[in-house]
Amino acid sequence: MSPIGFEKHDHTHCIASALQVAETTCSEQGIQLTPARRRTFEILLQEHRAMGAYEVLEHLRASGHGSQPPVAYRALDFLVKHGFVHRIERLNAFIACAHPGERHAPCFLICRNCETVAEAPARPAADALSVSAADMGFKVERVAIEAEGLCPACVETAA
Amino acid sequence: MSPIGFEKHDHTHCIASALQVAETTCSEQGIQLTPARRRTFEILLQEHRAMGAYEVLEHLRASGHGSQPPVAYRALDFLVKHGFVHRIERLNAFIACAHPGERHAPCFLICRNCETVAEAPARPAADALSVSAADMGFKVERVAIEAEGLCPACVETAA
DNA sequence: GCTTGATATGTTATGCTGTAACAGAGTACA
DNA sequence: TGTACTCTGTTACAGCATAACATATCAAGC
Repeated sequence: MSPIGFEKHDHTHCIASALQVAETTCSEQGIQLTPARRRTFEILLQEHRAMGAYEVLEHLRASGHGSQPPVAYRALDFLVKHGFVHRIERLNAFIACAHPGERHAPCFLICRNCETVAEAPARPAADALSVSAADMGFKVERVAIEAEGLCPACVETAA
Repeated sequence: MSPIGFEKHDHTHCIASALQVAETTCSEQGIQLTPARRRTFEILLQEHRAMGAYEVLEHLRASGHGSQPPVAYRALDFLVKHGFVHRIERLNAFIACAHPGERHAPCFLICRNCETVAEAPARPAADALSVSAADMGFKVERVAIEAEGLCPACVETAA
């Protein structure tokens, strides 16, 4: 049981399902979900929270993969590039995508107290942004929207 | 002449004006714009671009201030906390606020080619976000919106 | 005056995050 | 068989950030 969004659930199912989607997507697009990349994705799916690259690396090492930073960074870069994993700029960390397969603009809600991260829809916000950017002549390719605050559980504790 | 937004201008005036606003704001709020903090703000205003903490530190050292990282980080933290400077998460860098004194949700347009950073209005996007966050029970305190893409000049060059 | 507390500056030392550059293994294909 | 490409692994290093401690300044209260 780990938090996703801010609700608890058993995510045994979503791990299997996300891996399935990733494999299908990769074979469709002719890209390779190699053992190292797949294992990296599994690690993030199992923990189901934002993890630093070095933390991921420890798990990779324990699984018999390389133990040097580039091993983790390359796998993470691949997963981010293809949308299976998101990078949380605010935390210099990575988290498995909560909506694999769907084309979406992600937005993250980061609790400053417990560091839990939830993924929320950002389509309206991202659209609003693209319009004003276009007015300035800027061509948007990627948008990162990250909100910091208190998650429901921590709001309650604080009160 | 340095780029602000994506247009060139002489910003001698805006340096003086921003410092003025900062001093007024600080004395109104009973907080101290000490020499080190003021100098840090000046450095960012003069360069008028996103700068890393260590780059700022070099300038501070040249001005006779401390030469160790905490000196720069403390001043930058102060300036960020009070809204005179923004932190660009994507670049691990800092930039002087383009609209000092105005209460605003900032949004940054970062050119992936020339690294120029422009500040755009993010009010609509931030508002849209707060609403969907509230639906999930999350209390937003701070929002970072950063778009990566190509600035007008680099779009033209690429074409 | 003198103490106390709050604030700010400076240092040393260290830890976390990320990448450049090179070597080798595996595969696809002409 | 050789060549090109991709992936994995390494060493070495660069860049970003903070903890912990020492010192200085200044205002409030005894």
